[in-house]
Amino acid sequence: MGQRGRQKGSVGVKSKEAILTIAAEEFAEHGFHETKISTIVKKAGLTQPSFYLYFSSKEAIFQELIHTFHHKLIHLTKNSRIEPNLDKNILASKIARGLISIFKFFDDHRHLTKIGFFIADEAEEIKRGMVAHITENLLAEQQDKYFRQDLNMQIVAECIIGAIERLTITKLFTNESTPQQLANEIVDIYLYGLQNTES
Amino acid sequence: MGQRGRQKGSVGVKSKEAILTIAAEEFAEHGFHETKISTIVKKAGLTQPSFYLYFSSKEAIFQELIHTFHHKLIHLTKNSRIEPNLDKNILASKIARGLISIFKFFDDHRHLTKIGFFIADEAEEIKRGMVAHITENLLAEQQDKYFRQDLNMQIVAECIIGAIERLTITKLFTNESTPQQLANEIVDIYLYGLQNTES
DNA sequence: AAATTATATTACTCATGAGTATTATCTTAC
DNA sequence: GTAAGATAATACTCATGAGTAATATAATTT
Repeated sequence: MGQRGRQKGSVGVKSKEAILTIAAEEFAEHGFHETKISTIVKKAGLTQPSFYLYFSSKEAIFQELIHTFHHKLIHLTKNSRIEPNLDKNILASKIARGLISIFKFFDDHRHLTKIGFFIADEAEEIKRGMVAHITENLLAEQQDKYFRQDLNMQIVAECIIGAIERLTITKLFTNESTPQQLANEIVDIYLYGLQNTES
Repeated sequence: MGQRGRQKGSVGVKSKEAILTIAAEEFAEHGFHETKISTIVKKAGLTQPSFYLYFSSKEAIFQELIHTFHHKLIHLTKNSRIEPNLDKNILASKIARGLISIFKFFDDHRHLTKIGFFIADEAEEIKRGMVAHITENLLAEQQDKYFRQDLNMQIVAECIIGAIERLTITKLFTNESTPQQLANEIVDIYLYGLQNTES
């Protein structure tokens, strides 16, 4: 701690990772402008110039965090490919699985999620990507007659993303609900609607 | 323009209003930190110290804008009281009317909405208030058996707010949809769900 | 018409926080 | 054991932008 010079092993990598982790925390909690490099390095047990050994600027590390989030997210949606589907019950659980994986991902990367999904200027673009992806899936199911023909699936996708957003902040990050619970509630609401069908 | 001294009539009020209008624009477009007092006063045809004749600080004018938004919003929801309801068709159109008034309000106050609903730290609290209000209404309808008994209405309310949020940004503020269209789509989706009932 | 008040300006201060120049020290390779 | 490279510190610079002190001038009041 506070020692000058080269340490045993790959200390550089560790310092860089420490900075990244702490920066994610700080940006997530305080936003870009109210996060100070000086605070980050202090928490990492370093001094200001060391920061610039690993990142060229405050903007750069912020971008790196956003990129990490976006990259992981794209990887997630890439892997959730659409199996040709069977009957309605399976469709529901298939959709639930997709939602669970999203909520789990957000839960496992709370800081990155806050940054990339709520703080970054790029958040809108990232969400646009997710909306496009969800829209595609919904359109496929719609063409297979699983969904009503008269719905604008892009709007539905926006609503779902909105719901995910809101529930992530108010239920997931407050530990009030699990990914499973949230996914099931969303499926239930969107698939069957609010209307009471008995009576 | 650029004239010193007192002008004819109540110039002070006009200057203050000009500053408020321009500040709303700037904050909405660039956020708090990237908005500069110097830019605001320049656009208002004034110089920096004049700003401090009307507002005690940058924080203060920002808060004033948030408060204006919040106040107007509360006024809006106060006035949308729940008439004892009739049958299902009327229920749908009643909900639609409520949503229309929200979207119209957002549309009429785009800058304030961006600030109070998306930029301010207080945005979460403001949304919490709306969620509470919507939850109340939904619970009443649920007790009257218009809605399914097995739904958690707070979660439904969060989903609806999420949908409103998202559609406001992507459809309303881009002029792709009208308040009426958005309200109807939301009612349609949430009331009846995605599921294809014929087949 | 003199005093007062409102409104505005010019010309600053001052804190903050990002980023840098220079130097020191530890490890590893030869 | 010495040179080289990596990792760190001390001690700065420098731009920016919020906020202020002092002053000027037009309209209003007395």
